[in-house]
Amino acid sequence: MLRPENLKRATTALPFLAHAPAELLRDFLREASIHAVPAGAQIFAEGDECNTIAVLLSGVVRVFKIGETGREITLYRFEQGESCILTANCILGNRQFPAIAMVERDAEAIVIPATAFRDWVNRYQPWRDYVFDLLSRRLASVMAVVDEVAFRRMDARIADFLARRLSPSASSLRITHQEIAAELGTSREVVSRILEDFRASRLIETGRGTIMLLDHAGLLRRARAM
Amino acid sequence: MLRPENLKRATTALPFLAHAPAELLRDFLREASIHAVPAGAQIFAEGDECNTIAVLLSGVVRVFKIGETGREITLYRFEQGESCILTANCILGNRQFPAIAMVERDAEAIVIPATAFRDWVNRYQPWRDYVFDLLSRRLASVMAVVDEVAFRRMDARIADFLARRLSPSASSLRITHQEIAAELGTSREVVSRILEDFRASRLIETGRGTIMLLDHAGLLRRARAM
DNA sequence: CTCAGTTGTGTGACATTGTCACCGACAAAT
DNA sequence: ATTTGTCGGTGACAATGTCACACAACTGAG
Repeated sequence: MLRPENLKRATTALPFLAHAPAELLRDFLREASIHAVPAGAQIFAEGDECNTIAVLLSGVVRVFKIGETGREITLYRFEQGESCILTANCILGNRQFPAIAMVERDAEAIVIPATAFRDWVNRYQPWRDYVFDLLSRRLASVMAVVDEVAFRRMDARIADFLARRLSPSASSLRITHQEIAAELGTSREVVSRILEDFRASRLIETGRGTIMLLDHAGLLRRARAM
Repeated sequence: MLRPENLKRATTALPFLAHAPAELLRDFLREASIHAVPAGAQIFAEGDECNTIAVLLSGVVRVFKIGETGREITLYRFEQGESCILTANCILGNRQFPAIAMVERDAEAIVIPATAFRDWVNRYQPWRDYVFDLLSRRLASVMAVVDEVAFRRMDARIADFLARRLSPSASSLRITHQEIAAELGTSREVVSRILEDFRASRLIETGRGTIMLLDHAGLLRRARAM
C-alpha cells in the first residue's frame, strides 16, 4: 500500500504514470509498497525464485555473475526508474534468477508482487511498454558484454572504463583495482599490471584506492587500439 | 497474405494459434507471408533496422557476433516455432540489430511486418506471451554465454560442446575445428591444440572434418573440471 | 601513540589462451 | 596428373589468468 505523497516520487521514477489510466494508478497505489535497502544487501542470488519485482526510486543496484574461482563480472546496473528486469524475466517465464543483484548505493525501491506485475503486463499498455523496453535494453546490453569479453583486449577495456568515469572536470576516482577487476571479469593482478603500464605512459596517476587522470585523449586512444 | 493450407504449418510452429482468438487468426492470415531462405543467407547484419520479424517453420538460424580480428562467437540459435526475437527487440525499442543472423540450414519463415507485430503485442495476449517468453529465454541464455566466456576454461568448454553433440549412439560428428572455434569465440589453433590433447587422452578420435567419440564419460569429466 | 589486524598493491613464476606465419595433407575440379 | 582451395599442425611469441608471497597504507583497540 502506497501513501499518496509517495505517488509523486514514483511518478518521477516512472514518468509514464503521469499519463496512465486511473485504473492502473489505483492498482499501483494498492499493490505497491516502498522499502529501503542498504548498500551491500543482496536482492537476489543465483537460482532464487522471484515473487516480487522492485523499481528503484534511488540508489544503484549492480547485477553480476560469479565464477567458480571467485572472479566476478558486472552484467549491468540499474537505478532510478529502472527495475531489476531480470526479475520480470523470472516472473513471466517462471525461471530462476540467473545472477546476483546487490545494492551498491543505499536504495529505496517500489516493490510490487509478482502476481500484480503479471496482471498489469496484460492489462495496461504503458506498463507493458515499460517492461518491454527494459527487457529489450538489457538484452542488447548483455550482448554488448559478450562482445567485450570475447573480443576486446583487457588494456583497451580498462582504458575504456577509466575514460568513462574520468574527465578533465572529474579528474579523480575512488576505486580499487579489485573493484575494476570485478567490473570487467578479470583478476586484480591483471588490473594492477595494466594500470602500472598506464602510469608509465603518463595516462594516469595512481594512489591507494584512487586513480587520477593525466591524459584523457591518451586513454581514449588506448581504448580504441583493438 | 497466407494461404489457409499454410495456417496448419504455422500452427505446428506456433501452437498457441490453435486456441487464439479468431481476430488474431484473421490478422495473422492477412499480414503474414511465407518465404524460403537458403542456407548461407544473412537475415540481419549488425546495425540493421528491422521492419519485419520472422518466425521459423523449418531450418536453423544462427545468431552471432564478429570481433575486429574476424573471430566469431555464437550467441544462440533458433529453429521451428522460434523467432528472431532480437528483431522484436529492435522493433519494440527502435534499436539497431546488435548482431548477425545467418541461416545455417535452409529455412522457411513466416514473415510479419513490424507494424502488425507491434500492434498484436498490444492487442493479443497469446501473442504477447509468446514474445515475452522468447525475449526472456534469450536474455537468460545470453547471460549464460557471458558466464561461459568470462569464467570457464577453453578445454572444459570444448569438452562440454562435444559431449552435447556426441553420444554412444551418435558417435561421430562432422564439424571442422574452425566451426568449433566460431561457436565458442576462440581461434582455430586453440581448438586444434585442445582436440589434439583430447585425442592423446583417448577421449576422441579425429579425422579431416570429423570427430569420433571414444569416451563420453571422460569428456564429461573434462567439461566439469573447472 | 603503538601495535596488530585488515586492506590495497606489487612481483615473479608459470599455465592457458590468442595471434601470426608458415607448411603439408587432403579433396574436388579440370 | 595438376591445380586450387580447405583443413589441420606447428613453433614462437604476446596477452591473460593463477598462485604464492611481500609489503605498504590504513584502521581501530588499547
